[in-house]
Amino acid sequence: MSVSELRNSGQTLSDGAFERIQTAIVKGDIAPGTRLSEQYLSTTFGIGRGPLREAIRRLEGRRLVVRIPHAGVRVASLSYEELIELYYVREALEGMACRLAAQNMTDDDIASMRDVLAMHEQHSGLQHNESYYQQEGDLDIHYLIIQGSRNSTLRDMLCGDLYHLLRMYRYRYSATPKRPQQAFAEHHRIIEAIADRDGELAELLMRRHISASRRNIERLMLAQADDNPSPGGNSE
Amino acid sequence: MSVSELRNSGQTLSDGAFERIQTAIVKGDIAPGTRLSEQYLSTTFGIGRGPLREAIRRLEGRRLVVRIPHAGVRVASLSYEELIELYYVREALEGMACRLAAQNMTDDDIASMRDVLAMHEQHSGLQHNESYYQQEGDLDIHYLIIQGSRNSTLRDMLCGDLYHLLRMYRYRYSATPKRPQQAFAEHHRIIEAIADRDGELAELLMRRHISASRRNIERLMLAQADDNPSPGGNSE
DNA sequence: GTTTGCGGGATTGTTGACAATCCGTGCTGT
DNA sequence: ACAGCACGGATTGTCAACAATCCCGCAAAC
Repeated sequence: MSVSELRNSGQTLSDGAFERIQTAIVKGDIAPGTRLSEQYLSTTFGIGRGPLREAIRRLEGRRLVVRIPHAGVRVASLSYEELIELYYVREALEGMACRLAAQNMTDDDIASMRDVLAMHEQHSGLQHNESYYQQEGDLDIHYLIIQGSRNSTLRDMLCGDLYHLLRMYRYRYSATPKRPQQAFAEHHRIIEAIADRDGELAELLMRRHISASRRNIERLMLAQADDNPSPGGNSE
Repeated sequence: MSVSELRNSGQTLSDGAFERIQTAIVKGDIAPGTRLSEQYLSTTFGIGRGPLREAIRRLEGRRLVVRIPHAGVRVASLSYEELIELYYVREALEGMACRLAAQNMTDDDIASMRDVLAMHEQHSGLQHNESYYQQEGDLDIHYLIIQGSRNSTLRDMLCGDLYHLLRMYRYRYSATPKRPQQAFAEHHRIIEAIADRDGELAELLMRRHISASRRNIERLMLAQADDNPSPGGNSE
């Protein structure tokens, strides 16, 4: 009866372990670079090493973990270069998502998205908790737009594979004080373009928006390059 | 040391099986939708079921195979909708690759790309084997441009995950007679834009190029739809 | 003092056997 | 004759033990 709890999150033991580990990585419960011990995980989850290894292999296929033969697996961690590269990919993909959203979203979708944006404005006005805004709000708007593209493949790539990697680094780097307000204004304009069904403009604005985030990170990293040559270990 | 042969393609038995199955799927040796029997594969490769299952799990993480619990795995097959969706993703990604290539390719890279294009022209002039042109030549040009973007993440996504799926359907659908010549002309213009270091134009042209391919497929499928009435002809 | 070779321990990779599940087949009852 | 059910075979899922490999510490030699 104890294993049935694991089956709740999946159909099979391996599936359950896969989902648990994936969400743990995605939510940030496991820091990037952490080594995953088969022994520990199998005893923790109460399953054999077989299914666990299969789960890890799936994560490996997803590039969420990196495995070195005979040396174990570690949670994937992005280098600065990879992070920047990812932003270019995002720029292309979310730009396209925006164009398609302008074409395919229903009026109701747009209305509810406006509501979310208004809620963000209120929230951000009430309290200056920028990290919340960045972590949830920003993500939500992008999420809604991606969803609105009505392109499942695009959605899976952006929400499934990419975002999770990106999410780990999001608030770590995007902590410049004025950025949230600016991002809010950019979101507003993007949504208006979508509401006008102007896919071309919506794509352009979204690409500018993400491009600005990327340049922001580049600037930050350049500034702290002399202070902190090697990003050291972090274990709270 | 008989197993060492398998280790040539990878470090471990599972890795070897993974690569062998992946290439088999990618090259088209295994048709989409084919069911993969663990027993058969393990005896064929001469390895136990454990490593084999791990290899399959990796493929599952890569979405190259689909697994139904207690029912086995099948090689992923794209529906028409998924194929079209993939083309939108490609348009966005390769457009970006093109922009970056115009920015980052060396003059030598561009020169050798021009050589390849010239070779294609000659080849296509000598013999009318369009499938070769599509299969290798077209791919090579795109490949070189993607490589020229100097963005490893982009390259991995395009060459690793996406292309393989797409490649399976490439010559199946892009068999219209005039398309190869047209594609050649488009490639030529794209390369010239890259040579001019005009990233904006290069991206635009590449997106048009891929968009044209997509519309070509859509037209083809629509034409043969009368024979094959798709269920739930939902219009959007 | 530095380097090099060598166990000891731990971790990963692999195997074969066992249990659970699904699918097709044939029997039975109405 | 047909629907429903039990059964057998086959396939997948899981486990525990075995073998191979690597890392770390230690001692010995130069």
